[in-house]
Amino acid sequence: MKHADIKYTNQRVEILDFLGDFQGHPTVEDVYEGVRQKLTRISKATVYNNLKFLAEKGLIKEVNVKGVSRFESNLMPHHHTICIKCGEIKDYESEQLSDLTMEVAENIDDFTIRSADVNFLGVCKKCMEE
Amino acid sequence: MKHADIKYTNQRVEILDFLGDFQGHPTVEDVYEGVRQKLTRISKATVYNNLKFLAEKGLIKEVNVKGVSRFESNLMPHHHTICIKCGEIKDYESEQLSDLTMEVAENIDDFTIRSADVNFLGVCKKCMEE
DNA sequence: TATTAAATAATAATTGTTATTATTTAAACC
DNA sequence: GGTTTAAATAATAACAATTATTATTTAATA
Ligand SMILES: [Mn+2]
Ligand SMILES: [Mn+2]
Ligand SMILES: [Zn+2]
Ligand SMILES: [Zn+2]
Repeated sequence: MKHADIKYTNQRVEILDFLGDFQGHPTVEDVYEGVRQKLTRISKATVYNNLKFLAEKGLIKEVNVKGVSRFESNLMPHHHTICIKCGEIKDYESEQLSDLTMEVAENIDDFTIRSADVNFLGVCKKCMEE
Repeated sequence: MKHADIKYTNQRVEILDFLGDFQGHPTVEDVYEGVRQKLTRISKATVYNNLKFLAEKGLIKEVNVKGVSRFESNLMPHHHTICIKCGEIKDYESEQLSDLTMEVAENIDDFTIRSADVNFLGVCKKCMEE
């Protein structure tokens, strides 16, 4: 799914590669630190700019956890569980819910849908045991 | 639905009153400015503390839009449409979706559910016309 | 090759939020 | 009722994430 209208700079390629390898939902800082291993001179502003850019182009997804942005390259429809104690975020899949969400989304009046996010907020197992 | 185990200080009452009157989803700043009309000497820290406190107690709901906290006293199950251009947030109701979301939420393993948020991101009518 | 626009790096500025501390208020106890 | 104690508040400092600015570099275009 390579878009023709996008300029694949070194920085963007490294960011996409990093997100492809990463298991989870890294913050901007995570991406910056990771990409820096290969592009030692990359600026954090470039990471911010390109994460936003790539998200706008639909190549990656942004998910906000407790006020901070996280990213992923997994574009398959899925949901998230987010621990309100430790901030842990995990994927959760329910095809039925994805389907209904999309269906509802497409029928909202006076609104051009871009995406529909379902977040389950609660306390993870580990935090519960404490 | 007045909780007995909560101390209803002037500040808390004013915050709750403000949220009850307000049509929409005010930010902390909005609440601060609003409540200040009556309690001119209230501190912004108190607004922060009490909004968090009241949300934890379940008397109000917090909803995060583009990384900033917003609040509402509408506790009925509902969803939100959020404009990615201007940030406008509006309520949207689908009983079917609320029901399925709750059902799915209750069956997530190793996770103590607190709430399930559905956010529709897109472009509102006004922003679309520009 | 010269011109132009886009992208990047470095860093300053801003914003939303949290932490700290002194003061005030109100409940609990005698 | 007056005293003790804890909770809540006000004021403000500190912090972290993000955005804005500007000079420089890179790449596309003519
Ligand atoms: Mn995910
Ligand atoms: Mn609402
Ligand atoms: Zn946790
Ligand atoms: Zn809009």
